[in-house]
Amino acid sequence: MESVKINQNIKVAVDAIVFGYSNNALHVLLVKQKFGALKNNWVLAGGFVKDGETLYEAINRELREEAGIQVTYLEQLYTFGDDIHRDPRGRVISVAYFALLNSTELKLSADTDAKDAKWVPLDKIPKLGFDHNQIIQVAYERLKSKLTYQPIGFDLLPKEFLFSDLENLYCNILQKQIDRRNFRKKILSFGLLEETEKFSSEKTGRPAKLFKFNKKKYNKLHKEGFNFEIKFA
Amino acid sequence: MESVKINQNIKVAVDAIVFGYSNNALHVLLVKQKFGALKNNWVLAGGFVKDGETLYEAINRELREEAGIQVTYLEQLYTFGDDIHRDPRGRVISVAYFALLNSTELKLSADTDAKDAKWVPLDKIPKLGFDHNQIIQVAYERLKSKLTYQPIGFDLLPKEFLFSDLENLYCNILQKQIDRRNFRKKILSFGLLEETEKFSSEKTGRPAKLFKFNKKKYNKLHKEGFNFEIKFA
DNA sequence: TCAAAAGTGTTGAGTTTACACCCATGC
DNA sequence: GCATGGGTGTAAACTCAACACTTTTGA
Repeated sequence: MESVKINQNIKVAVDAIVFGYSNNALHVLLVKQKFGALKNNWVLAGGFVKDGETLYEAINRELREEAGIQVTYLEQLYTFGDDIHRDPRGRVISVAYFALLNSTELKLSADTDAKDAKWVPLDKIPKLGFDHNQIIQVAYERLKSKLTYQPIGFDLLPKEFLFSDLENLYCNILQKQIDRRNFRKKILSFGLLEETEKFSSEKTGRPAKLFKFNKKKYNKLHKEGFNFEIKFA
Repeated sequence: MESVKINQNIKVAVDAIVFGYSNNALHVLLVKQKFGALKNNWVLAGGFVKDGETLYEAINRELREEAGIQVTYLEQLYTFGDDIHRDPRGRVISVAYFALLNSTELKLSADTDAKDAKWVPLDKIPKLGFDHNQIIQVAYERLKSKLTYQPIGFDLLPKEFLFSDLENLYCNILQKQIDRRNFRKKILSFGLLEETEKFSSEKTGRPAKLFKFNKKKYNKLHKEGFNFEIKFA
């Protein structure tokens, strides 16, 4: 490919903030920086984009290489490039991605690029390298607002889940109290959940039905103008 | 500044899609490309980011240089970097910005970078260079959805405007019919418009009150959790 | 006096909120 | 039989949708 004949010395990176939900708490994927000035600092998964690679390919490669995961939801979040000194290595802009991981997949196989990778509860995130704490903040705001108008909560739960898990997820992430009856009524009114024949009896008390989210049906309805929307008192 | 020691040959550009509203129609700012392979093609205002410049500074500079305008609303839209060949000059990613311009400011002083600049009604946009038609599409979707949950319509109107202008703007941009009475009731119920003592009698028929949008009050309410939201039948 | 746009209320339907008791299981 | 979480209905308040006539001006 012909090279652009301008003098520009800006590098392009991608970073992913991956949310996972386990033990009734929202977690963020962190990796340990293996090289460079911030070696051994905890940061978000990410790295430089290769010349022949799309941004989308780059972020998926980094997730694979640094944590061995394949996320269930991925969208571009924001491009951070207004702090010229955000990266000590020089001028780097970062295209940040917002990702969710199904909680049945919360295992890691860290190897290639990062010395280590781990899930950290959102309220226990240490001071990270670069501007990654700020990126997490932006991503968390996005998560909260999306939860109310897009059915992304299901991307954080196992394929089959309890109603109480869903309810807990909303309570926890939005930090609000929810009326159990109204919440259930509202969610069920969409007709997007399917009861399974299975029950969970892992907890004490009355066994609970397991539900599945019908994503195909949602996609179909969404094309026809349906909007998933949940409000709270 | 120390240069990053990786081999990457990707350039970073910013592009702005600026919407303006005049003569009851939504317009987009286009400029004529002055240099390069796409010379004389119409494109969005934009260009390469300079090394010592933030993205925000870059986009403002381009708007000033290419069209001599200062927009009333500006936010990052999306970063286009998934088509490796989107720019014939080589690998370029573009951080696109979404901008609105108050319709009293719809004059242009094109000079420095672009041979020409003009406002084109959205439904008469020609085939543009790069992937700019696609960027406009994404921006238009953003505009439509933001109109329903953020008071950005006012950024497209003069400081003092008629209720019918506002109504028309919503009808036109969203391509929906609106019940005048319900619309007025809803907007007034927010308590964010102030009547002025002035009347417009530029049209035939009964003179109409001029209104002002109280942005300070909106910002205050918004911080307290208020949400501007308009739905249509 | 006519044409053109501005201004204005009410009613029924639907949605949202608030709220408390019984059920099924394991120990 | 008791502790634990699961499951359920109703009434009042509010919001939304539908709908048409009167007012003011200029020509």
